[in-house]
Amino acid sequence: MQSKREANRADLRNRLIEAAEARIAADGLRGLKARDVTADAGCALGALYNVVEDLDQLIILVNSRTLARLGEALRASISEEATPPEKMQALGKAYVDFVLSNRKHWSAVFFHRLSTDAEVPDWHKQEHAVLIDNLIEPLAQMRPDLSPSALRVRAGTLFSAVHGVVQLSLHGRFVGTPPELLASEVRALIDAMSRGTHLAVPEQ
Amino acid sequence: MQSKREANRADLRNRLIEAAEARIAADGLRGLKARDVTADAGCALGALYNVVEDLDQLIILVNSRTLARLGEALRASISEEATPPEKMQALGKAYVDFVLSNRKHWSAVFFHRLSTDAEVPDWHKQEHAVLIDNLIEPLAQMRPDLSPSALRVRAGTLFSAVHGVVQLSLHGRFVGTPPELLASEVRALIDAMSRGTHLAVPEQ
DNA sequence: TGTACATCAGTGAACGCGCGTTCACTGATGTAC
DNA sequence: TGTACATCAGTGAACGCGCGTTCACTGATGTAC
Repeated sequence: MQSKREANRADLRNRLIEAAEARIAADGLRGLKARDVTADAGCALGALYNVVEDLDQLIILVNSRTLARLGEALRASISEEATPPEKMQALGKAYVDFVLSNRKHWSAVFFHRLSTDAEVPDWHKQEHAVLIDNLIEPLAQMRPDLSPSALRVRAGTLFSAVHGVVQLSLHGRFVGTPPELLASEVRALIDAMSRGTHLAVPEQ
Repeated sequence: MQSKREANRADLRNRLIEAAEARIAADGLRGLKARDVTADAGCALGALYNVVEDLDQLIILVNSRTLARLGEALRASISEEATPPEKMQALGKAYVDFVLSNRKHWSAVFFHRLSTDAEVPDWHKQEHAVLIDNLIEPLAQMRPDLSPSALRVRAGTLFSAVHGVVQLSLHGRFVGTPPELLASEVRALIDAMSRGTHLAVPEQ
């Protein structure tokens, strides 16, 4: 059995991811240092590089988990019996709630830019799809006039708009929505956009 | 006359701001190095610190100019005779156009986070008001039901939403609106939001 | 107008520090027989 | 089951580098008389 080594590796890797997750939650991306993470995980500095490519890769692994948790929260927010507009609103509320209770992790997902010229791996890009997957079905019911590809586009735009409101509310200088009105403004935005205009979306 | 010294100082300061502006346009915030800027401006490394607090302050000065140019572009986009919805659309289009032709400067305005614990000075925060100032008048005409404070809030939300769509379109991984559809999606968004819901905005 | 002194801007080498990554070494886990 | 060798994980001191900021010095601009 090769498994003792493998198990140790996997275990250390997990401990590192968890330590990184905790550090990011506490101090943000900027506060993430190789020395801290390895100390927290109970291993030597160099061990990090046996188990993970890079600090950047470690961050991506944390972001991957964050997206998974967010996806879970979004999925859980929609009940089968709800009407499409209710589903949209539920998703919006779930998004805002998630961001508010995971601010630093959420920032890490959207603000992490690879320092070097390295590209974000494709599998990780794909994971961002959870952000819009759940939107498509209710949106389709409300906007039967839109083709599938137009729906994807519109769902992306809807998400982006909500995201922008949340982001500037938390990080904006001067222009953002005041935090105490965030929930209601997002509700109004979603309402407006999902009943939305019938302006045609060009097919691609 | 004290003015020869003063003039030299002012001149060097301007050269530095312009050099920093050019560097940011070319390489982004990250590409901004004290050595490059001073070389471009034709002075010694140390001279920077005679004329400006900090590299951070230099960035703020550049961002300040960017906001001024953006404000100008937004103001210029609305013609007196236009209807309120036309004005809103003109503003949206002007914003998108500005961002597309000033990507790096625009990123600098929104992504610059002071490295230390220093606060963004108040005068600079105020300058961000240009982002919503022009929205308020046409929005007021379209939504006479909203009080002045609700209008400000809604204008901020509208801006944030558009901003989010633009941002994820340019910087998003996987979820953003495809760039070729950006203009039309922003149009649809503004249309939906300005006709928008009559959901009450709570007074503060 | 001219001279002597004071002030302050310009200079760039050197400082300092943070921090990711490497590397020679050791010790544990696995394999062969 | 036991012994000898091979492999690979764990270690942490040292490397290396990027880069903002300082500082002792010089030279130009301003002031006093």
